[in-house]
Amino acid sequence: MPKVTEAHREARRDEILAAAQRVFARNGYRGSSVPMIIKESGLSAGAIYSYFDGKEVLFRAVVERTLELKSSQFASDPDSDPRSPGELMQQILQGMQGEPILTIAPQIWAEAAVEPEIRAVLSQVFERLTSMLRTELTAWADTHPDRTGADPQAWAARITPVLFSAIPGFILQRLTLDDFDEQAYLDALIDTYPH
Amino acid sequence: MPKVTEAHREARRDEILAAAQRVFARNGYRGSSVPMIIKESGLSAGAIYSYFDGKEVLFRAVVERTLELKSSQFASDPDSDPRSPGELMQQILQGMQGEPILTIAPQIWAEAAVEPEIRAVLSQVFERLTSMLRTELTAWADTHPDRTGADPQAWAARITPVLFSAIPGFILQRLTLDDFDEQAYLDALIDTYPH
DNA sequence: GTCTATAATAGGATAGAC
DNA sequence: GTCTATCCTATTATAGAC
Repeated sequence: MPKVTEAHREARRDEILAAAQRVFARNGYRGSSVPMIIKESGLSAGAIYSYFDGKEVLFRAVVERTLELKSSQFASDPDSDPRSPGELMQQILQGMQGEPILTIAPQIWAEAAVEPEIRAVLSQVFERLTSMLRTELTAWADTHPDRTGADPQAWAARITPVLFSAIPGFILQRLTLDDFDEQAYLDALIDTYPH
Repeated sequence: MPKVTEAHREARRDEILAAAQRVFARNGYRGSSVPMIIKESGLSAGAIYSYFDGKEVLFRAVVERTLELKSSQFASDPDSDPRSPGELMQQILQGMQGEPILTIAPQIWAEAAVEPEIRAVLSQVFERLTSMLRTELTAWADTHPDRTGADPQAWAARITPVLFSAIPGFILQRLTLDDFDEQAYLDALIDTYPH
């Protein structure tokens, strides 16, 4: 199998997914059609279907692409100091300014509610993210026992699901409220959690 | 205009909406069709269309019905003591055990992301809910200045959007994670906020 | 007011040429 | 590998009878 062709296929695949992501971000999952994606990509029906089996598969691939991209941004740097709850959230949420993720995330949630396959993908991402949060928070609690109590691990495990909620909360309020104050939200987060 | 007919029309309308809500809760917005709702309601196409102009209108009505029903449950009782952040959330989240709202809420969010009319409805509900939260929190902070600082109103305003996030966070984790521990989540909420 | 039957359309998917 | 043309199904919406 020639390497050039393989690379070309991969590039084209990604090109299609990028187009699909734009369409889904503009119109939602329900509001998007394969013809729209075909038009956006500049390719033809035949080409699209030779890469992906249909709208559902296309969406799953976009979901994986989007979530993987996002969650990879938050990977912890083992060399740097452990981050406080507020710093963690600040870093995560600041990567979401005007991003397509703001529109696409709710589409994923809605599909996850009714499609087991999408739910499985989302579930994995949630688990990866919360696990990363828990690890970071444990490390931070280790160095701040005065603010988090005697058992850093227990504290981190308890707090993680609550802190995690700040992500969908941010996305939804950002999306919905015209006068949502992002900076105030971040400040309040820092204020709410030990720092 | 005879009163019986008016009441009958209203009852039938609600009957249709209840059926539509069940269908949307099972299949999501995208996965639901008008024929499904027709079947679920036990009525006919003609009957449904004589009450509602189509799937979109049907969904908007279901959204309004669902959100209004939910948010009315949280209205504060002026006679009782102001509730702490944890108590407030406990009361709100405990009304969501296995409810259709768990599936429908994400459908609403997804549509809100792309449909201005749905977004407007959701926005109003968010504003009503956060305003109610803010009022309750201010009242509580008034009686607990030692835990909330000198300015109860400022404290409540800052904390409200963060506390509010606990609602979508609960719904999403409840929906997605098989081993989500609701009680631990509520406990952690109480622990996180002043109490 | 409600029913059944059907028209109209859109969207998903494929076949076959280049 | 990609394109154009086309088929097919599902879904929306309506017309006309009861």
